[in-house]
Order: sequence, then C-alpha cells, then structure tokens
Amino acid sequence: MRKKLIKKEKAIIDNLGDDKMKEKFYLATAIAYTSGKPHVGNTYEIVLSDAIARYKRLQGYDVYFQTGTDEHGLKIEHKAHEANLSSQAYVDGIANEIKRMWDLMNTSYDKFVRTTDPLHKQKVTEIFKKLYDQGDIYLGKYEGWYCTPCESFITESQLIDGNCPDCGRPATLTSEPAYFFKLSKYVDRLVEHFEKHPNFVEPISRKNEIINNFIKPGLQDLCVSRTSFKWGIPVSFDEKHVIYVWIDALNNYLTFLGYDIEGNHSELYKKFWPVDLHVVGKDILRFHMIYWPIILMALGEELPKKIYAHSWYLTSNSKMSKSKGNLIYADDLVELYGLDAVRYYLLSQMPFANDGLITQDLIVEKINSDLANNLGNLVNRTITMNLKYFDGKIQSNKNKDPVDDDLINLAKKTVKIVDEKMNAYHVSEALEAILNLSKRCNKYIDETMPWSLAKDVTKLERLGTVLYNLLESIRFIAVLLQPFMPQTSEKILQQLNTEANSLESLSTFGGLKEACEVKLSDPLFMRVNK
RNA sequence: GGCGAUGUAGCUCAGCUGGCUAGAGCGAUCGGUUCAUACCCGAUAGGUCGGGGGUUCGAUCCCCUCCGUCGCUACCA
Repeated sequence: MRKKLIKKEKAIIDNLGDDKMKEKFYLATAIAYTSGKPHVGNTYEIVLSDAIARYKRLQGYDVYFQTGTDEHGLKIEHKAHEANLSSQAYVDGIANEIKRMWDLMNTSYDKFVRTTDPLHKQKVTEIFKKLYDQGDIYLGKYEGWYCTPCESFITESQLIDGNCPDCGRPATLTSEPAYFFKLSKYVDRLVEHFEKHPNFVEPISRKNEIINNFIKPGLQDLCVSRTSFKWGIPVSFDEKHVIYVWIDALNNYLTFLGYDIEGNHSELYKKFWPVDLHVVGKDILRFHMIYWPIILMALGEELPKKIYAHSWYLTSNSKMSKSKGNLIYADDLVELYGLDAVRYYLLSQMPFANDGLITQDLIVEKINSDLANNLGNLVNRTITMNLKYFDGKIQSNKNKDPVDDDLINLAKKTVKIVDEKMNAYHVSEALEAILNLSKRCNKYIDETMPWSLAKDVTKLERLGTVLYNLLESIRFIAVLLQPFMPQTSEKILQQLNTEANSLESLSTFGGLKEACEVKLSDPLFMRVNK
C-alpha cells in the first residue's frame, strides 16, 4: 500500500509542471480558540502543519493549507466581559494576535479563517437546519447537574459527593430543553470506518483512548445547543438557542472551502474535498474523531483521510497554563534565538506519540550543537575553503576516490529516508536524518583533509572534487531543509549560488554546475551562551 | 474508580514481531587536527534497562504484582 503510494508520488514528481497531473492535498489545522494569546504549545501545531504542507508541495502536490480561529462560546463571552469589550472586539484582537504569530513563524497557510465570518455563520445555520429537517437533530431535554452560584453545569464524574467541585456547594439536578444530535444512529458506521481504516487516526494509543472512553461505554447523543449564553450562531428556528461551538467550529473545514447544502459547491470544494490530513491537538481528538465524521456522514460528504493528534510541549513535566505561570511564547523565543532555530527545536524535539519537553536550556543546547557547530559551521568552513583554494569557483568532481562513496551514498539515502519519514508524518525523524548528513560531511572533511591537499600542487584536482562533494552534499541538505527551515535553506542555496532546489534535482548527485561561484555570507547560526 | 501511556547512561531520547559484549545525540574526560562560528574528528563513560515474581534454553522487549509520573473519562473549548 505504502509502496504503491510512494510510486504514485514519484510519478507526480516526474510530471511536475503539468498541473493536470498534480494530485491535491488538503491540510487543515484545528482552528485556534480565541480565548488568549497562543503559547508555544499551540504554535507547535501550525509549525508542524507548515512543515508537512511545504514538504507536500515539494513532492509536487497541489496543496491547500487552511488554518484560523474559533471565536464563539461562553468562555469568550466571559473574557470579553472581563476586558470590558464587546465579544466581537475581543475576538478581533485575539485573532489578529494569532495571525501575527502564525505569520511570524513563517507559516505558508493558504487561508486563515474566522468563525465569526458572516458567510461561515450563514452556512452553519443552513447545515444545522438541514440536519434538523432530516431528523438527525431533534429537540430533547438536557438533564444534568447544575451549580446555581457558579452558574455552570457539572458532569457526573466531576461531582464530589454530589457537590460542585469548584465551590463545594450542593449541585442540583436540572432539566431544560435542548437540541441533540443523533450520534447513536451513526455510531456503527463510525466503528466500521475505524476498522476498515486502521490508520484513520494516529497515534493509535490516542485513538484507543477515545474508543475506550466514548465508544465502548455507549455513545450518547450530543447536546448541540446552548441557552446559557448568546455569543454564538443562533438556531434559526428557535432563537433562544445558540449552536454548540463545536458544531460551529468543525464545519469550518467545509464552509470556507465553498460547501453548499444544495450541492452547488465551489470549484475549490470540488477540487480539494475531502481533507487529506487534519492536524489537531490530542486534547481535541474526540471532536475530530467522533463528532466530525458523524456530521459528515449525516451530510453525505466524504470523510477525512487522516487525523493526526499531536502531543504537547511541556515545561519540566507539566502542561503549560496561565495559572501555573510557566507559559512560553513563540515570539519571545524567536526574539531570543531567531525564527528557524525555534522552528528547528519545535520540529525536531517532539516524539511521535509522546509529549515533548521545552526549556531554554534545551533550546540553547540544540542551537549550539546541531545548528551552530554542526550545520552552520559546516557551511561556513566549506564555502570558505572553496573561496580560499579556488576563488569560489566550483570545480569538477572527476577525481574520485573510494572514500567519497560513503558520503555520496548517504546523501542519496537521506533523500529516501526523509521521504519515508515525511510520508508517515514522522517529522522529527526526517529532520534528524538531514542533520546526520551534515554530521557526515564534517567527518568527510577530516577524512580527506582538504588543507593538506591544498599544499600539494599535484592534488589540486582531487581537492576540487572533495570540495565539490561537500558543496553538493550541502545542496542536498539545503533542498531537504526547505520545509523545516525555509529561510536557512534559502541562505544556503544563495551561498551555493544555485537554483537547483527541487526534490527531483536530488535524483542525481551532481546538480551543482562547474565554474559557478559560491559566495560567503554571515554564519547561519550564532552560538548562544547560557 | 475505569481506561490508556510511560519509567532505559548526568540530560533528551532510540530500541520492530524476545537472542551476539543494551544504543544515539548532548554534557564530561583524554587524544588528534586547524579549513571553520574555541569549531571539527576519534576514543572513553562500566546504566541492577523503576522494584519483585513468573514463562522460556534465553527478556529491556511476554505474563503477574507493587511503586512513580502523565493523559483521557462526553455540556470549557
């Protein structure tokens, strides 16, 4: 199956430039909740998605990459009230802040959506009505525990001896009319889908968590309307109710693409639906794994191909939160260490299925060892030598030696490893492979000792080949680095003075042209003192 | 309480379906080199693979149990 896919992708690469042959790829991040400034844990999601999107483009896919903000709900109504702002003014401010952060991180999204967009609201209204009309949403009664002083509903499991977990006062059982979504009607189909598509949700452990907690005990119908606040999309046929935020938010993937309930979809929709990859935080997997597919089933739309639930960055083993005062913001880090260094850290230090650690000390350590000493210094010393020995002119690579083979083979192999890892969305492992190639280059310099060859006039040709191999390997590194550190990649390619930056340019080791002149620039990364 | 992860060298982590002397990177120590951002290359580090028990010819990887940490448990999103 995977082999088949890779073959397919190769075929796409071979046909690059021919738009008709391009396969589409719709990548959507979860939309960020506008309750406050996003910390680095939230920012990770967009950077991760960006790396995937950029890699897919490099592979030749026609990528549509959507992100945005989720702006309704009780919490926001409260926050706005606290800030003495209208709800709309409040979310405008936060949405700007989030967009600014996404831009600061140099993320290449195609569209930034906001759920307060009038068109979105209209379409969600229509979708809700359609689901009601076809009987998937019905009016029922919400029964639950309520703490009157706290004005909040409490779940059975949150109750402490029948009392409110916040104030300790007795909770009362209340009942009020509310609309419900008939999840029960679709649950069998959903389970069947999970079974037929074992990789629908990854990591598997996260999928099991949801199945064990929600599916196995018996999926309850979902309450999809609220009357306790106003900041949301009203139910068109019952104005006292506001549509549950998740029904509102999840539909962004449809509405902004140009979905139409009558079936008069936009061209964009026809081209890109369904979502190929949802990148969401593990904390909201439930909504994407259960409610979202069921909504789509009810609407008769195709289901997403894959949902990837990423983990969190933790600071010394605890989740970042305002109350703990351990928040780290990406913009502060960028200020301190530079954009690509932060991107590098975020992308390289997250294990596939577990939480990652982020601290200033760890960041500094990675910047110094991986970026400054290994990669940056490699580029710097190699370019310097080519300038020193050959006035910058790239030499021929004809004077070969068996010691070259290992380096050249690794360069070629790295392309394959990166491809495999990225196809499985194992981003950190892809990056690791690239850095390994850089490390191998440094070793090659010691093996060949160019400074020694330079002292012997009869070995100049050999010296030229050694430097060629290094420069070409560095080109491989730079090309592969594009999705992860776009600016760094570009800086390296500029120093190499080459435009050969496509994936297919790596099909042969020898893309750099003879006699072309390399140029030295400032070091890519400076060492940071702790 | 239920469900699920996780506990491997000082630090961050790899170890697929059990099998040669348990690995990587960083840090530390020693040696080499000088093209380079005091960088790079090499060597070394003797870690009860959380504790105990079991299955097996043999377990870090299987089973049981105990301890620690973390996550999920439906109306906050």
